[in-house]
Amino acid sequence: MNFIITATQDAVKHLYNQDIDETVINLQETRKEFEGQVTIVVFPLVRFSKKSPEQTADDLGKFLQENVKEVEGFNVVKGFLNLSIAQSYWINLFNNQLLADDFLSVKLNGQKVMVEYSSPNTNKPLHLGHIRNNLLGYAVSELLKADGYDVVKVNLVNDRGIHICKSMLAWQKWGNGETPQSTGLKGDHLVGKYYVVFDKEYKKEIEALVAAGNTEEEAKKNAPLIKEAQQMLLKWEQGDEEVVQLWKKMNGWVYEGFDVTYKKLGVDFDKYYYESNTYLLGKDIVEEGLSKDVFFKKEDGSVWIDLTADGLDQKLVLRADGTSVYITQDLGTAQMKYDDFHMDKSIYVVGNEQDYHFKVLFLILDKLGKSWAKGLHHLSYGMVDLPSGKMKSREGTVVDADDLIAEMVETAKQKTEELGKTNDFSDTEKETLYSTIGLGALKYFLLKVEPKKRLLFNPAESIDFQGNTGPFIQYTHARIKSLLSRADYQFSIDKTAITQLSDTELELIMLLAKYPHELAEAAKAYSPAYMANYLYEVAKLFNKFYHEVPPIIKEENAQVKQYRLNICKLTADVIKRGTQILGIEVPERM
RNA sequence: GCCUCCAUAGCUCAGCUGGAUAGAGCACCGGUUUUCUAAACCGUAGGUCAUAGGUUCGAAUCCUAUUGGGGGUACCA
Repeated sequence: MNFIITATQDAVKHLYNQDIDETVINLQETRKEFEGQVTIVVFPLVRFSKKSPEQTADDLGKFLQENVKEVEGFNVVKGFLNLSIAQSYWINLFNNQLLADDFLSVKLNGQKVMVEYSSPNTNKPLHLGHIRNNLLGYAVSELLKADGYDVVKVNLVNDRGIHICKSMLAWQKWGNGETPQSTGLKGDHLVGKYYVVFDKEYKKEIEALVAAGNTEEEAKKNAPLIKEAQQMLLKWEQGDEEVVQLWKKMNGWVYEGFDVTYKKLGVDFDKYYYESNTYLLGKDIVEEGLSKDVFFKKEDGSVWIDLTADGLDQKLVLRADGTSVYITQDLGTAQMKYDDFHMDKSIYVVGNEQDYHFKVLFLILDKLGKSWAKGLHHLSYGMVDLPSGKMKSREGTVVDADDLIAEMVETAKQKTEELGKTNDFSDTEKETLYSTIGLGALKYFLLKVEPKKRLLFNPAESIDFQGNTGPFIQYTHARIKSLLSRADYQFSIDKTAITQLSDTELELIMLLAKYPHELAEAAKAYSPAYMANYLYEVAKLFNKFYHEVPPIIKEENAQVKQYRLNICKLTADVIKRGTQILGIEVPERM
């Protein structure tokens, strides 16, 4: 719609002899209750016209109608100038741009971006919160790819630390040599089981100590189990062979388990980083900070940065005993990632509970003069809550990722069978379809919500398959594909096929035309939700069109038929491309 | 205490850089299938955009305060 902006500038120049910046021209879609497709909000222009809004709108409308061939008519409602754009304009747009080969193709922008997501702990299986993280990270990566970036997806695995030792210790004590093979349990679930065992036994010890007259705090600190776990961590750090072997074995189980879940979710990574390799990093950055006087050392030897001038606090960056804290590693890891890839931007997909941490991390790197620090971004997302509140592993209120996926697939199966649509499918086809639909429902449910908003999941009521849902969008795609196949559709454009569009056709073409803009906005905002909501609008409007128009296959005018099939085809392409970005598959039939 | 995020229909959510009478889905009520897939379509009903001020021609949107909720807060990650 750039030609409207330019023409409006011309109009203001001609009518009022003023040069205006294009930013003061406020274009929007005309609301449905009025005539026209494009609306100019004239309020910002009255200071140039020195006339009433209505008069200004009228002046502009007349000028545009006379001087811009696409403007066929106009009407003025208060300060809004509604323009009627010629049908031929929209028809040409459809034929020449929307149906062109490159409409949905990627235009590379030459920039590289890293997206870090997933980043699990290896002491327990993934839960619903991790699913949100994974889907978000994957979708944002694909979104950025589609927007022209060279994307590197990385997974920084938290594979060491006291929590890992807890599982290891419990397995050693009470595991009786259980393995995934011997128990039939998925590796991550087996390890998670012993994490829970540890917690149970640890609590017993605490209770006993409290009963013996200790304070709770003392009990927590002095319970033999926790001491033993700490001892184990120390041994691990010293490279004790037995501990390291156990650690490797159990982590191996976990990775096998994670791989299965990742595969089901359809997420992937270009590179894995492991904290066991990175946890010692960052000390040289601390040195660098000291030499640059960005950090300072206290008497006890601990190293700090004073961020009070930036409205934050003093922050510890190295313990008095010289060991790292969380942020020390992250400083080092950030440097390592940059050295590895020299990316222009780096996105951390991490929950909003760590907002403060990343604010500090980025600020420190900036103060250290890292040129790449301004390219860092924390994609902060809200927690997934249950009606009872936060998910807590210890209270057993965690929604397990594998269980949930299995439930979704099962529900998809039930619903599909109720509808009796897959009677002629082979068993393999059925299995694939149920998985596609179940995961589609789950993924859309999680991705349609703005990342930063917290998300409520009620296990008691299953995720919908009707209305604003993944299956609805999938259904729309399948419906179109079925139609095209029945019609023996072949792509071709006849530019003279039609001269008039129905209201809904026009609306649909306008909506489809917005795809590149929606994509760019979604990428800019790192928000798959933009794309999800857009695709829903497309599907919804298509179904309206489908109902309004008489059966296309039976259309006798071959030109009109071809043109309508082209609309269908484009809609299917947009849905397919958009859902692909979200990591949602769309079936050919359902 | 301090910092930060959030609050829109009974429920779950949209609402793009401030623009016209705030939109969807679910649930509820009613209608549509001898015509290309009814996981669809059409319609009814449902709102003090947490509250109070302010800025503006114009505020759900920006600013301030208050209330309610989430998260963080100096040697956990």
